[in-house]
Amino acid sequence: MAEEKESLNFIEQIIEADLASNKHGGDVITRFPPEPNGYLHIGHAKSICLNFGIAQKYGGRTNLRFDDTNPVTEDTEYVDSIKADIRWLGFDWDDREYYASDYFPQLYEWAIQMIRAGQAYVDDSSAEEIAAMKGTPTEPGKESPYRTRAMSENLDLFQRMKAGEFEEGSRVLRAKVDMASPNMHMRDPVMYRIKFAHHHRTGDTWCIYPMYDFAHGQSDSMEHVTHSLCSLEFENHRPLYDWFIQTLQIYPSRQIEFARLNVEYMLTSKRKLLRLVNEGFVKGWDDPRMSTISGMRRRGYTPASIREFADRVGIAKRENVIEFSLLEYCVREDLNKVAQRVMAVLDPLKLVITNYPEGQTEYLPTENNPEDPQAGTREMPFSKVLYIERDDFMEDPPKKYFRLAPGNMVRLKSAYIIECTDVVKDSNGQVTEVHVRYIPESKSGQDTSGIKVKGTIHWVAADTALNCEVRMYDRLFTVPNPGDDPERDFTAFYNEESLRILDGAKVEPSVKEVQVGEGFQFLRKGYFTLDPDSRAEHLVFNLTVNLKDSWAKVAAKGQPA
RNA sequence: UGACCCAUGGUGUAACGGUAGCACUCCGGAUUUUGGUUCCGUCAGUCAAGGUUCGAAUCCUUGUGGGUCAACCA
Repeated sequence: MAEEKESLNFIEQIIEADLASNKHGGDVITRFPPEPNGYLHIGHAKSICLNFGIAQKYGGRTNLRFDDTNPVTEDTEYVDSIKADIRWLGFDWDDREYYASDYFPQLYEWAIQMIRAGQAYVDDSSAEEIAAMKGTPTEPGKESPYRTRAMSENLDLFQRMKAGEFEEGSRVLRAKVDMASPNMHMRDPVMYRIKFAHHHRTGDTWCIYPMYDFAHGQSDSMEHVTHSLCSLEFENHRPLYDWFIQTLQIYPSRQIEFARLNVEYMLTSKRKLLRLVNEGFVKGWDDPRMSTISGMRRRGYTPASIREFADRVGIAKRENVIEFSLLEYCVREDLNKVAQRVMAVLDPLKLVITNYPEGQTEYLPTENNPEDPQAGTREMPFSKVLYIERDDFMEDPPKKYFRLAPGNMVRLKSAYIIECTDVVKDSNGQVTEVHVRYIPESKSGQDTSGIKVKGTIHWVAADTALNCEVRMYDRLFTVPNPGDDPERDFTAFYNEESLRILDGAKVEPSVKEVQVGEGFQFLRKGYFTLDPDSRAEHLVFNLTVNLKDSWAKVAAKGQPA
């Protein structure tokens, strides 16, 4: 076998170099650090796959750590959904479920240590004053009048902040770094602020809470995270991340930034997703059109397909927008291998086989999955009156139309070849019924008719078909990057046709047994999954992704746009 | 007019001083009882200008373009 050189992304290269130099004694420890203030989305999925995937690849570990330093926005509801989503994606953190809030006592100790060392001070300025003294990216900041406060006073004040003696917003603890630094984050960043808020885990124990910059790197360090992978927007924080580690003389975790995921027609901003929910554009966080993990799960995406997607988009530092077609490719690829085939008619047209005996039913075997012989076969009831797809019949077809038409023979999948003999219309000229004759010798698997047809269509028997509702989903927006327009709000690009409900669909009786979450293919149509809204007497299916449709392209080409 | 980061086909990503490759998309063709799948093929790329070198996508300089940073958010 030819040795193929595996190509590594830049993070893997760093890790392999570290492994080679034995920098961390062979350890590879990563972490996934969500803030429990919202639901996970496709962008998080990339990060999860990266962090857990890297650790798996190099025999390391990944910690799940909730970055819960802001009690105002965080809640256990999110903790639970985040854990469920990560597990569903197929990753496990064993017993390493950590919370930044568990580190509050240590963080407090370190703050005290820094005050004693003259590296932190209590600032009585207001938020506005601090902002004003901070300067701008092009102008240096000014030092706070409280910057030179005596160490003992700082210590006393900070302890009293913790004791709840001061009002919210009246004081903060700041690191003494460099107000003239060209990096805004180094201009004496706030370490602690006062918040009289109930924390989802620590309750009312604390009324001072550390800021991200004084919690994240320290948490990494406490956990001996070797490679702390985050998105590009934290690049400017890295000098501060390193500064705290050096100042505190603690384990040197290393922050490495990569470009976050952007996908056409999908939003990955918590704020915008929240608006979609609150303003009623979608039905909830798990609406199948949402980019949330829970939405994608409900839509019928499989964990394997999302992992594959995360793998294929790659890891690099340049800004990127992934084409939606790659995501579709990944789901189809996975579902094609595993999804059971089912016949369903989404837009039914009645078909009567005039020469088939009235009242007769035969059971015709059909394969469950041609890609997987192990999947076996099932029996489809067949009788005189069937439903076929309305667009599988045309009275006056264009060239190269291989489906049913007067004078055109087609095969009914796994059944017989039929020939159109008559068309019944209503007063509007709308076709309501197609009459055909079937060729008895053309029975699937024992065809002796010698007839060759170009088209095969799917069908269901009218008397045994189940009625169902089918929700056809399309992209949520009319443009690929709805958030990028400087003039118009992203909701202006909401796709009114992102959900189309088909209420008269007919599906073969075998689906009676399917479970929510199971994915299967409606033959020639697409991949679908049962929605939790389903009831025994009213099945509801979600379109996951349609099948590729090369005929649609040909047909569109023949038609003036 | 600051700092930091980025720049390879339409999209995404490799090549680490020595033949610019892979995937998706697009477009052709073969097979097909799913106009699906599978298979084969075509088109298409190093931001620009200088420099170093026998040799530059790769190193250096400058420019251009893009991103991030002025929450007591993460």
